[in-house]
Amino acid sequence: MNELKKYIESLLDITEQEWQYFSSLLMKRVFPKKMTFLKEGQVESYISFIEKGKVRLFIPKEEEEKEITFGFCFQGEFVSAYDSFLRQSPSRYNLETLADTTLWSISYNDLQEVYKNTAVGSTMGRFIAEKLFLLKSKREQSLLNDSSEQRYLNVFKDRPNLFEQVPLKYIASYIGVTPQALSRIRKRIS
Amino acid sequence: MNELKKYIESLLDITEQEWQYFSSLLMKRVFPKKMTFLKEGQVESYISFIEKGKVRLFIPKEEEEKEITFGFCFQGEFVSAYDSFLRQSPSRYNLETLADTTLWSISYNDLQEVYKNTAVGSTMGRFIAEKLFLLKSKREQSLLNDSSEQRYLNVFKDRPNLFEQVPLKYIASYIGVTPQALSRIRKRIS
DNA sequence: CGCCGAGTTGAACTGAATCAAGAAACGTGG
DNA sequence: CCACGTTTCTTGATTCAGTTCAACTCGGCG
Repeated sequence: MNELKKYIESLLDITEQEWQYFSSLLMKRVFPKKMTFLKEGQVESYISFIEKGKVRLFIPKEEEEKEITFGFCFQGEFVSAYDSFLRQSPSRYNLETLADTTLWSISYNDLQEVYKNTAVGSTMGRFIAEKLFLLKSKREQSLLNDSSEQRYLNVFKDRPNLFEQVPLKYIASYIGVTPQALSRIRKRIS
Repeated sequence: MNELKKYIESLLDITEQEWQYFSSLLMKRVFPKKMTFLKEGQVESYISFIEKGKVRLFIPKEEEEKEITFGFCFQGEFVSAYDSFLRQSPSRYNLETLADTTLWSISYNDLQEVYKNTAVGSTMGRFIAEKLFLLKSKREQSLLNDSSEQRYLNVFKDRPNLFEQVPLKYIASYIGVTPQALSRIRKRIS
């Protein structure tokens, strides 16, 4: 939980009192590797900070190879089916652990209270939304503008350690191509 | 300006005093049709509410046909190169009017003051960021998941009046295909 | 009336998907 | 620590959607 405190302090000024209040609302959740802890159709109840582990976000399909992985979250980051969370409507995708994972989660209702009761809460909520917007915005432009080869190079530049942490087949669909196509892109480049 | 007030009131409770403060910071900007009022490389200084008119967001290219249009904003909506605005870093795209347009704009520095000085401001900032996140998130999933034909149908469902308001060639690149391909998609469907 | 931008249509080309098979890496139990 | 099965990655052949280039139609608007 200390990691989370440091993370928040790096974003904004928070008093000890505010932290006490906020942290009292956190719930620890522990999942084993390869566990789907949010399924398509369910409503996301939490925003979670990853104390340990890693999580994959993907749109499920009949056949496992056709799943579309569109995000990864690691230790020291937040994870949520955030669009489902914001609208409190069913999620269109799954959250799955890629390793044994420990989360600190705050529920939707509790977070609304934090927004209402503390100035710092509202600011934090804005920061989270802004940060996620920037991520998605960059991605939209990359998907519309860049070739798949360029997108591969982008990932390589932006998240070089991703390649040690997850199988290529997930990165392939993150880039928007099949594993076969990714394999050929890598061959072409190297 | 009254439109904007109504719009904000529909989102959250704002006192007359808060509105007075906020609206005193707004700046009216009027542009003719076909005017690029933010160029690639410039830093976006404003978030603007469109009182009248329409705006296209696009990544410019050497040849005009290769431009990538990735957004449209109309009367009663906000417009901004929001990623450039948030980071106060150079924009990678242009904002261009598609008709004579009137904006009410608030500057970055003034908005930071509003965030600091009023609770309602901070909440409004969060709402804007959340709303834009939802938009981009949906789009990411559409670009990764759907065929171009499906994306066309999505636009048709989500924004049916778009087709009356902008030329097809802009919608084509919004969907992520050439105007020729869009023409064939439309033929195939009807 | 003639011009110009928007949209359509055709033909050739291209990058990526698909189908299929084999090689390499990985982890689990003996 | 090795043997085995499973998963991941690679490679080849074929197919397909969409791009590109080019020509043509249509509907304003000067």
